[in-house]
Amino acid sequence: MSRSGYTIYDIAAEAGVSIATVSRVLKGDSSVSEKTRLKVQEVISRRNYRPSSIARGMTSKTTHTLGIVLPKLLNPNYAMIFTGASDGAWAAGYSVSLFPWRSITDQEGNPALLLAERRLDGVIVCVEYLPPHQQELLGRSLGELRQYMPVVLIGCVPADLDYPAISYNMAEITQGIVEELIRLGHERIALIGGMEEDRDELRRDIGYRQGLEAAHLPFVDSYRVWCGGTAEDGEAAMDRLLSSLLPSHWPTAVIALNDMVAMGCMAAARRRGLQVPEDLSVVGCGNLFCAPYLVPPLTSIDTHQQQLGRRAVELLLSGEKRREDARWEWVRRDSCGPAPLPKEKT
Amino acid sequence: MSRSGYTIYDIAAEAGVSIATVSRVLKGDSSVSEKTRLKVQEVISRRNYRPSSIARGMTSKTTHTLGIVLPKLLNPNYAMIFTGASDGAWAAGYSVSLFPWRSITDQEGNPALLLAERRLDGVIVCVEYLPPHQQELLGRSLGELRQYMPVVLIGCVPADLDYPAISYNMAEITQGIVEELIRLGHERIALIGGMEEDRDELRRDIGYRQGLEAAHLPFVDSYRVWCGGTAEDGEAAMDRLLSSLLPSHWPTAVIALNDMVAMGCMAAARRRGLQVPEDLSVVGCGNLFCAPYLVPPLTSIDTHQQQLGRRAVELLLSGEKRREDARWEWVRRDSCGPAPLPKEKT
DNA sequence: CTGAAAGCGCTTACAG
DNA sequence: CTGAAAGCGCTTACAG
Repeated sequence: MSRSGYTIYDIAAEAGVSIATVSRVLKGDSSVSEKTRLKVQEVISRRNYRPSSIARGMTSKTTHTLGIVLPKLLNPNYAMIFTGASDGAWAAGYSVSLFPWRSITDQEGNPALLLAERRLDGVIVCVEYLPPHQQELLGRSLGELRQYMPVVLIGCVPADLDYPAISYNMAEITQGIVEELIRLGHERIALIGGMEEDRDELRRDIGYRQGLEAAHLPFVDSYRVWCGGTAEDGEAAMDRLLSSLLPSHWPTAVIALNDMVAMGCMAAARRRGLQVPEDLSVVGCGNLFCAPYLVPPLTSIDTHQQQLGRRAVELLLSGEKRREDARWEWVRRDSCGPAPLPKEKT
Repeated sequence: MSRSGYTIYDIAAEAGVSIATVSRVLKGDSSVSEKTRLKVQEVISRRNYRPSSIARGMTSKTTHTLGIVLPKLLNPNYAMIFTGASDGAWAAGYSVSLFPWRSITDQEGNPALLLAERRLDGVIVCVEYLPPHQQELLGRSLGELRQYMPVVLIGCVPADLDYPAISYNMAEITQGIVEELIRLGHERIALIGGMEEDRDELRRDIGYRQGLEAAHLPFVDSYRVWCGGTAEDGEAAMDRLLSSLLPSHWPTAVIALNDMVAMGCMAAARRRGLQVPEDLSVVGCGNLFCAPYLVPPLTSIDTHQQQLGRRAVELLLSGEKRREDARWEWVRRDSCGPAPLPKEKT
């Protein structure tokens, strides 16, 4: 039982046939006589012989492996994308390899190197936060990659990248959230999360401003707090916001970058004695598994990450060239309610 | 720019050298003359040529790809394992492919088929819940797999599987939790989660009973509630438990299968008017990212999943044969406190 | 320093 | 129905 396992030569020799015949048995070719087939089958199963898909791939130019490039799997949203992709891929006979984000934007050595060398049958690249200096690099990497395998983009995909894609636009989603909050009577709405230098597709503040403008509400600079994507980030950002304002000016609603940031916001608000949703409504994004179990249960935007991953695989395998919009929808829970009635200050 | 990309022949022809020379330039062989090297390099970078690692693998018998078999990625604990494995693998020049659990236990066709055919450089198999009828099948699959690649087991690994492994024993961990709760004065301790038919390594109730016995506390059958691993499961199980008992007999502490089940337990308790931790202490397992943000923050057992994944890759690549115990530690937060003083019933 | 040739483990025309 | 041979895209002795 050597580590290398058996080859088609071993099986052919033991069965007393040529390797061509073994190969035919393997692929279920009906031209093989029953007698030969049985003999070969017997050797194959006795030896637990498994043909090398690598060698097969040499002729078929196929690896039955897809790649997925994700910013980071630890964020449950990405784990959901991966799960969807993996399920879809598996159903079609493929497995999927994870590549870290830096595999496609690393300056050292040649970018996209490893991915291209792998000769995958396709790769899904999830484009989210992208420092400005990486934008051109990403374009180049994708171009090189495309020489060797089909590429599908998902996430907040820049409009100028001409690839099949499933994209969502955070500005648009955020505008929808703002409009709904205004409908609930909120006027002091804060936006927490994101980075100033983000690309437009990611800039929730664009939709935020548009939503306010449409309702003739002022844009108040201090209600816009930039921060990273973790619960700690959200907690610190909310803290900063509340510290910088008189309680009478505190927002009555907060739109968080994602559910983790929302968790942090709720914690910071609670520490200040604010009741959610009586004093403060909170809306997250991503609809994580824990959202219903927060106190109060968190209203969130479901971005259907699992289905996104699944659909990306479909696009990849079908070769369709189109660009689609990702679905999203409100999931209403108790963290979001009508604006509080104006009360006197203490 | 055909999808197939260039081959070493294209580059050799364009540079006016033999493929052997191109190959030497590629691997940085110093025997190539400076002039030739530059000429070849120029063609390579102008064409963005990337040698096929597949073809390379034919001679080197290496794929630079590891596999990981996970019960399900959606559970954040497994995503952490994958992340750790991926980080470790990437640092060593490998990428890792995800294989669903059924790829190794599916009855249809030959089990382990796909994995063995992939000729990976190694595979990590995470063994957790395992229906009794799959146990023998798993042993066989692993045996076949081992013919073709090194295997490392992680999770709650059955003692009779003779593979390099990193294992944790839930019975032992649970016993530790019980002892600590008893130290806090608890006497009515419930255990929620798991399946009656689980293997001993997973049977938290074994450690649970031992912990009680050591303290001469009775084992009360109704305090032991079997259920699945989601928050919904936990909520329903807790509900069942509370409904079945007089309030005066309600447990003062709950040990949950994992953090998700713990979330469910807290929700069910809250609905009954129980205060955590004043009336009920709750201990989870896994220390998920949301544990600190639950209300109250959840005490949990950190099983260091990321490090587990990383270490598994080390074992795989180093070829070490040993079996290690996984680390775990308490993360104390507010959900767990001293037992309430006995009070009168309403 | 460089090239011709064999080999990695398969598949697939092409003969017979 | 079956086998000998070429080929997939590389690497690596072996010559020169």
